[in-house]
Amino acid sequence: MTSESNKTNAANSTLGFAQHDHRTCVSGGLAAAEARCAAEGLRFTPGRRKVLEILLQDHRALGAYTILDRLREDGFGSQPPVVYRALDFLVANGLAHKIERLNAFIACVHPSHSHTPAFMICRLCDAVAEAQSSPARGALGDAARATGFRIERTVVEASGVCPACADEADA
Amino acid sequence: MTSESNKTNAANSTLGFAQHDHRTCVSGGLAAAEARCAAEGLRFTPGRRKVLEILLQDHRALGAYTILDRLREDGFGSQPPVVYRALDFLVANGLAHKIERLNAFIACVHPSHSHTPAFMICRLCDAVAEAQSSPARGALGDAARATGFRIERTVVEASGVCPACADEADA
DNA sequence: GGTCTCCATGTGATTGTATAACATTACACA
DNA sequence: TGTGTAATGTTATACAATCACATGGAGACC
Repeated sequence: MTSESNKTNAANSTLGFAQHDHRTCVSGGLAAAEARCAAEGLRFTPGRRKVLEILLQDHRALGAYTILDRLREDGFGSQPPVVYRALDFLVANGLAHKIERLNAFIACVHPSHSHTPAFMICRLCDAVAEAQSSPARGALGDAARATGFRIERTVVEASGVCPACADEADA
Repeated sequence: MTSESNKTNAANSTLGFAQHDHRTCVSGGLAAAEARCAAEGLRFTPGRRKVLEILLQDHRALGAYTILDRLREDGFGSQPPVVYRALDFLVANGLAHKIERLNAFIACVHPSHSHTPAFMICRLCDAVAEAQSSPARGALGDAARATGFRIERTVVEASGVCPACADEADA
């Protein structure tokens, strides 16, 4: 349970638009989160764990109230603060991300190291893929330095059409 | 009214964190919008004009219901669809932008030419400055090409601390 | 001029997203 | 075992966005 085999997956680069072994995905994500929290003295409580599990099940951004419905089914609290507090925790600790454009949340693909994520969002099927970005290096960074703005966090989200939907449209 | 003098302004680069002649800002913005709509056969109706005027008055992102309150004061309709319809028009035609991170709206700084805006948002005073970006040129663009994702629109928003608030914090 | 159509607006209701505020409980640690 | 802090339960409400349907007005076309 401490290490999963990586030999079969063909989708480790920008996962999200590609097929992959999903059982591994969920269990591995939970294990990684658990290890991370243990290492940093964070409390990975049942509610937080359950929300992360729900997010890992889809590789898709879920609205807070969708998550809340599933929590309710599993006997967790059913009031909005329950899910928002868990999501705040996951986002603050890099285990999940908020997709601002969708007002929705998604599990982080590589929670092991800190990073500045960028997202590609399909407007047709709502699939979301995570990529890397370093926006502070480009024109935005120049503008920030020029004006004296101190960047703490950046949101980079591209919307468009994913390969699968583009194929369908052609057909 | 057809052309304004530009000789006095010292803040034309990344306006928003800098002082500038504000009367010119509002009237100029409205005039530019009017010209633009006339050129493209769009109807710059009183409601749409008023919403843009409200946005131009602050250089700050305003929530839809804040705008709605001001519309109400001026005798316009007071139901949500009124403001959302006007905002949809302004955003669709590049006269305003939505700040996804704040669920709020701001007038475009240079509506004359089409562009991919990036924003710097101060988390202390909520001031917003518009800058340029070309995210498709960097790591995000590479990822999109690699996966076959077709980018149609990008959101780039940096949050942090503006120069004025940084100075205050030091004092 | 009539009338048809498209686009914009008026209005009420509803749904979705997020937080405030406060009471209570569980846990870590001295 | 006591004490402070973090997490949870719960009610209510604020804020954001859309639906659905009725009304009105400007231009196109005959």
